[in-house]
Amino acid sequence: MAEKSAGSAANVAHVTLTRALALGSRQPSIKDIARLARVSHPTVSRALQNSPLVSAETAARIRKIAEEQGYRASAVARGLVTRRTRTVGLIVTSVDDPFASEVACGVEEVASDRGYAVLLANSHADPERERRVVQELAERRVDGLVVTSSRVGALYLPLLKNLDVPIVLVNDQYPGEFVHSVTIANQEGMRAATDHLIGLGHRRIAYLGDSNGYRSDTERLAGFQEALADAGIDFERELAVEGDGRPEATMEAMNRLLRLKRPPTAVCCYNDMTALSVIRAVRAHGLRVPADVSVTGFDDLFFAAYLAPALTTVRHPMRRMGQMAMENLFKLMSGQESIAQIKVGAELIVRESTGKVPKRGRHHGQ
Amino acid sequence: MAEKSAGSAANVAHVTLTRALALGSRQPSIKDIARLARVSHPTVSRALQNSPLVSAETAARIRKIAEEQGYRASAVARGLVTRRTRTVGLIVTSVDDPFASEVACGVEEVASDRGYAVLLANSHADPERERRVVQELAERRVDGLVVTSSRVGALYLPLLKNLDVPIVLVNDQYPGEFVHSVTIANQEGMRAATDHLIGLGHRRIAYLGDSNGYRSDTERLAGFQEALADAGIDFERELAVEGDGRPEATMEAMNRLLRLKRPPTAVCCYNDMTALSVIRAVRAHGLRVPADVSVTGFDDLFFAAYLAPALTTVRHPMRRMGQMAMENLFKLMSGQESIAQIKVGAELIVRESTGKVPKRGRHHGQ
DNA sequence: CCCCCGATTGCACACGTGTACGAGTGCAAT
DNA sequence: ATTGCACTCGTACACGTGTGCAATCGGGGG
Repeated sequence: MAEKSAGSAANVAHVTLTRALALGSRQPSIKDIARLARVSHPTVSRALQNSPLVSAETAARIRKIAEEQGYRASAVARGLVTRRTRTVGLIVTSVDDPFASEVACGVEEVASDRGYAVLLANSHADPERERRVVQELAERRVDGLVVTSSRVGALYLPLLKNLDVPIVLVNDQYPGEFVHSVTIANQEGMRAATDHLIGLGHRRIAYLGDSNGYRSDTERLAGFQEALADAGIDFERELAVEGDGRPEATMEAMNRLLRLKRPPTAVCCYNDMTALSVIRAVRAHGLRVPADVSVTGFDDLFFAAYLAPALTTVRHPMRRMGQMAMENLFKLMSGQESIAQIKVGAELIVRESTGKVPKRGRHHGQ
Repeated sequence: MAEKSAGSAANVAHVTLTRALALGSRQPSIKDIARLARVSHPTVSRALQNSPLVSAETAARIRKIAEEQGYRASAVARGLVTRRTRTVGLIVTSVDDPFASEVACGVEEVASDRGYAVLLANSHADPERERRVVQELAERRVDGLVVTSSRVGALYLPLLKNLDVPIVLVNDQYPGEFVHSVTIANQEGMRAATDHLIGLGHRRIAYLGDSNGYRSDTERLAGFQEALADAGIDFERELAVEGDGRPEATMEAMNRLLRLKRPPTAVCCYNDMTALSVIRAVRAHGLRVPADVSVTGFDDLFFAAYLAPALTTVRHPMRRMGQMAMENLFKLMSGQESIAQIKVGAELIVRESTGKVPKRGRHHGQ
């Protein structure tokens, strides 16, 4: 007797995964457990939910049998009757994008903490595909939706009314406001970066945007212009160019800037990925960062601190924003009204990619 | 009549998302559609599945009404009866890990192409948590499972028999073989990197491993040792150290190497993230890469090419491996037997972080 | 002794869909 | 005229779970 229990205790690690089923070959259903415990299946259901309506001994017995059989209630059957799947959809542009994956991590974190699962889908920044993906998630009856960098944005409004699936947007790119969103202070952040450059003596500062970032690009450019205006520097149209997200396009845009008669001494990039390509283009021209050209990023992706020179950038608390989005979504799903739009602050992180303006006439400038 | 259709055509973009429901406020069920079409609900079911058992006209009428009502069949109800959810579980260490997110991207890609959804879960490289997460996914009745960098590995075997959920492991870290896995040629890859350094004249080469990468770390170390042996270089125990995944631990390990009486002139890192910290530590000592110390990585994460100096590393086709894992999983799910273990080749990418061995006595060496 | 009440438990249903089977047509073959 | 078949469609289930309600039991108060 004593040896027997000792023996099974030794197997405990295995047991968690094995638990041979004495019935058929398929997974046991609640009725199988009920039969083994000689009770009705509702009693099993209640016992497993710690309902007070079932006696302690019966509950213990049922739980023991369920454990032995490795029984796990089917979430799909439960979802059918409760009309809640305890699942949320998460739409990102692409999981391998460092920005998106950080947000995803925050979302998964708090969802998982509350027993929710996350259905992942990529939109690839394609409005058409984003719409399709939303439909597929709706078909799977997710309880809520988090969408990062949405290109559809306000178009969700009607869907919201009919499907009544709460939606929270992170870093919404659609012009105009959506009901629930978590965004960063784009304008203020870029303004801080620009101010920093101006403080270092730069006067010819370029802005290298991204046509993919509809709204945030617009806002960041606005912050850039605001800083120039307040410093009494004229905004020169030729110094504001943009890429389309692809490294080649960004490098080409930067090349155009460097070939200008009077090239900029500093460039504010739409984000860190842009800055990566910009630095590359600068070096391809035989110039140094920051000695010849200062560069700022935006987002503070994990590798920004590891670059040489380490990137001066604006911190975008992506993971935290993912958490906030999910927390907000939970409030919406539980019916309570919550803050509609959350705007988080952007913090300038000064590192090594920015420096004082070079003595004039360094390169092909006059 | 003509104007009417023209009007609705103009709204087509909106229509996709709106489709007001003329019934209650909840989503329409198949019965609602059946009532509107004056048929039985099985007929609706068949019509929407393009079954030949329903006449073309009836099917068209039903589809039109379903479309108008914005009807989407509930995947959960369907899953209950068909016993297939068209959903796979994906367990990664952490989505914000560049390695994992690349794999995830590959998995999502092919799953999505075939109409499958992906349930995402983080294991945080914790065996206990990994087990819990597997149970939760099983509860949700996923049709299959992809696990990256598993710490449980072969322990899935019993689960496999009972739950009959096909499992494919990517970059399995558990010692010993698992049934279905996709792994990289760790030993050959690291051997190529080491050979490259030896070819550059290096003799004192260190290996900086990672205690988290149980199996791959062992295999890569083996490749390292093999290269040394074949070149007639003694393997010195003091030159093989390891971190635990945290940047601080890696930097500390590298510091120990640099404080050695005869420090290494080159170091093979377990992976790119390790190399990042190593380079940082080297610079903190006032030394340069590769002039004073050559560094190699492993994985070829996207930023490797952007570092200064660009990182010499071993290409790990992570996205492709994710695709392969998912393709293999599809075969398993459809019942066909497939290749058990897939081993992909590793390709050395020579960039700028490795160079010829420095003239002796450069720094505190003798 | 009867009635009522609290504590347990079972019964019957519902959730929304897919599918085997039978029923009802219309038409051609016998 | 009857039979058989191809074609459509509806009926009756089943999937596995949760929950309102009735039923049963035991006990205490009147």
